[in-house]
Amino acid sequence: MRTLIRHVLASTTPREGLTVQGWVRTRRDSKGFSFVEINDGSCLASLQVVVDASVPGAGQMHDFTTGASVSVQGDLVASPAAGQRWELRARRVELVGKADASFPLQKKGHTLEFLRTIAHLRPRSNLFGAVFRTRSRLAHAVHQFFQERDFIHVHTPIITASDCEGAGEMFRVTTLKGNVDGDPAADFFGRRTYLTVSGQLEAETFACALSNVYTFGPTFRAENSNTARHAAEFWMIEPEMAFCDLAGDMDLAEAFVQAMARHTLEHCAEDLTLFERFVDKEVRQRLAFVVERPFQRVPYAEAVAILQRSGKSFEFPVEPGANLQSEHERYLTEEHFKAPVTVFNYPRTIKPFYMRLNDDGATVTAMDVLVPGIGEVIGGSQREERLDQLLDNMKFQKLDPKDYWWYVDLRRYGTVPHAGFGLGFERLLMFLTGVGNIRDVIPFARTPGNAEF
RNA sequence: UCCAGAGUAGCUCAAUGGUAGAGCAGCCGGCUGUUAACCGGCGGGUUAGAGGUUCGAGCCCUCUCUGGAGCCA
Repeated sequence: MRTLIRHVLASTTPREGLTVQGWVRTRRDSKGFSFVEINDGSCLASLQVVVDASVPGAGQMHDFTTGASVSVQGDLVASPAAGQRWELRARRVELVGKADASFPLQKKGHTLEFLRTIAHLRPRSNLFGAVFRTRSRLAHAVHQFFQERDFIHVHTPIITASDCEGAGEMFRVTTLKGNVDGDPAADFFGRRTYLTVSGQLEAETFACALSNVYTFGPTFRAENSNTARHAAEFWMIEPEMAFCDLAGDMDLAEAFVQAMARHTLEHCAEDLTLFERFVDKEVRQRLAFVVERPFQRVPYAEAVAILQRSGKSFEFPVEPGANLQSEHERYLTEEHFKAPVTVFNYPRTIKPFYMRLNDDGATVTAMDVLVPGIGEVIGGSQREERLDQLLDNMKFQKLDPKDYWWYVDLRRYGTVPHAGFGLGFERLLMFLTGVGNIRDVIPFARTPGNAEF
């Protein structure tokens, strides 16, 4: 019966007759015996196995090269040398699968760019093992956060006919051959369809029935953006709350960011040591910053005034009425407030139709949560629940209410104030791990010109 | 679409315009406790591709290709 290395290393007493299976990270030979480091991905640390030349299977030691898969039976004993608490004294070793000299991963450091070209093997590296263990734990933490608060998980559709806010360029989904711009009525769904860019509108319909809901699923953007923060396929988290206003929305968003930072500190501690050493020396400090410092809230107009008074020369000028650039966002959180910041009440002109118009007629109940190092991690709003005003907003944005008839219906039948937000899971992971490129926090990145694997 | 830097051994990188090198990996040998082990030896190259300048180009020039960064949601 196999024991995972994370459980082996957590032992408090010596143990006899353990079976460990994994991949060789490195081997050090001495006369008469070898040290073999085995990693099975269950934790960052590898297990040191001591193999005497006389044990069954040791004749194959020559092929216990980096990358080979092996199975080892032996006894766990306290290690007599410094460097590790436990080691496995092998009684029998078995080579399961060889890895010849062409195995590309080595004991020395590799560039992230090179590792992307071997995305099928990079999970066997320390960094990517840590990244994807953390990704898994954080995905669980997202569900835990909402489930504990009585939110209901909704699986919103991946194929959709609505383009939500015109959030971005969309991928077409079609079975039309030859002429994809032909008669939409002849297509599979009898109309033009796309991969979703957001589940928000559908989530709103469920919030207007189940009260508090959230989505957590893949979304797609067909934009030709080649940056460290954009991918064509990414995972988005979108809670939506009925009988909730902007203040309640900000409460939830801030609690969420803090909970994710705290979860990382508490449950990904070993992997975090790696991120701290090799990726971003300040990552732990940044997480503590978010956990410990109270969030500051500031209206958009005041944020602009602060930026204008700052005396700082930004690459992009601060223009009232325009979106904040990420350098502006970072100034607010890193230098001015020295705390996580929530900016709210943005100009109507730069925000989508579904956001609730404020009494001033010029701003909407939008909010962005800003954190150090990244800038915006969350964007959300209270939604426009008044039928007349929603129709007016759509007119303002030149949208046809007929295309959104079911969304408009929500305001016709038992409308309620409601609010929600969205955040990209990968952007959150970048913030929590310090990893600087979105391609390195998703198993197989989809970016323009790249869909290998 | 625009700007900057880069491409040399399987990997990470060197090399004033003058004989292409090191470490790791691989192969062979040594070492009784190693820690990305160490010591000795061996093999490994169309310097991304094409063209040009030069007595001579990895290095200078032109084009092409690839990747990264920024802008853009």
